[in-house]
Amino acid sequence: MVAPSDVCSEKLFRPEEVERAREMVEQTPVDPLAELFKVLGDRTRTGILTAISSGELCVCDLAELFSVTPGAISHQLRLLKAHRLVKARREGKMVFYSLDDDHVAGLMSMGSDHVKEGR
Amino acid sequence: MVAPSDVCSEKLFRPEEVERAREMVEQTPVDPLAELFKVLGDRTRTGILTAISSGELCVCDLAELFSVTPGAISHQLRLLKAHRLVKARREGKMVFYSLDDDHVAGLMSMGSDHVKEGR
DNA sequence: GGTACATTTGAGCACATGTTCAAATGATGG
DNA sequence: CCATCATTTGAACATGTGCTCAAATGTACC
Repeated sequence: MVAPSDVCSEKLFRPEEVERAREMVEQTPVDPLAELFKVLGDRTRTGILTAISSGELCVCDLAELFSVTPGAISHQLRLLKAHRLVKARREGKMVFYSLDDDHVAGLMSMGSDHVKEGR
Repeated sequence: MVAPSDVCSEKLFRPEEVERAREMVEQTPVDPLAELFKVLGDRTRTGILTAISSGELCVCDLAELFSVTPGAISHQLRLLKAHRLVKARREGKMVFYSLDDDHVAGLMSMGSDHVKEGR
């Protein structure tokens, strides 16, 4: 809990720019956006999205692929699904997951461009 | 440490699809990608990027804007800078930060579309 | 040099997060 | 109904993470 209304000395504080920025922040879904990126910000989840980008896979395929337990995969898939990044299709005992949204591939692709650009 | 080479029963294991997925994963910078998204996945950092998207701001402006200490902002800016998301410009005692890369705005925008699409 | 102020850095701490294991649920086929 | 297998769910735990505070660094101006 802080109320830093005097972080800078008053002379150097520029209210106009800060106010403009504040409006920018207010009309942007900052929290949901951070939530979304947080979901994407895990190697297992990024790996899952990459893996199923070329076709659906079931939970145990993914567990095998990333050397973790089915439980771990299931936990992550639940998160991904809650954020509408993947969708499930049941076939008998198995459940197949695939990408849910075109934005996902776009985000991954744009992110890849950024990290590759840094050499 | 797990070696789950037998997560599924052998009959239901489909080597071709998994192998295809594995190649997909291998030729994708999964870890750096996850790192990038992890950096974006925090409300303060997403807020900073949004705030400076309309023009540079100094550390104490940002601290004021988000009601945290300059120290906290500085820590986050260091992270953002390490991932080439922001760049710094010194002017006297103050340091102004602005977006470093066009990809950043693109990612934010695409992410916004996704979260807004969910109603 | 010395003071003032903005920023950075480091230590410490409260809290979130990803994993595993084990138990529960769902579905198929005797 | 019972057995089997895939998945899901819950509890527990080790590890990360983001914040604050305090000290250090950098810059300007006297």
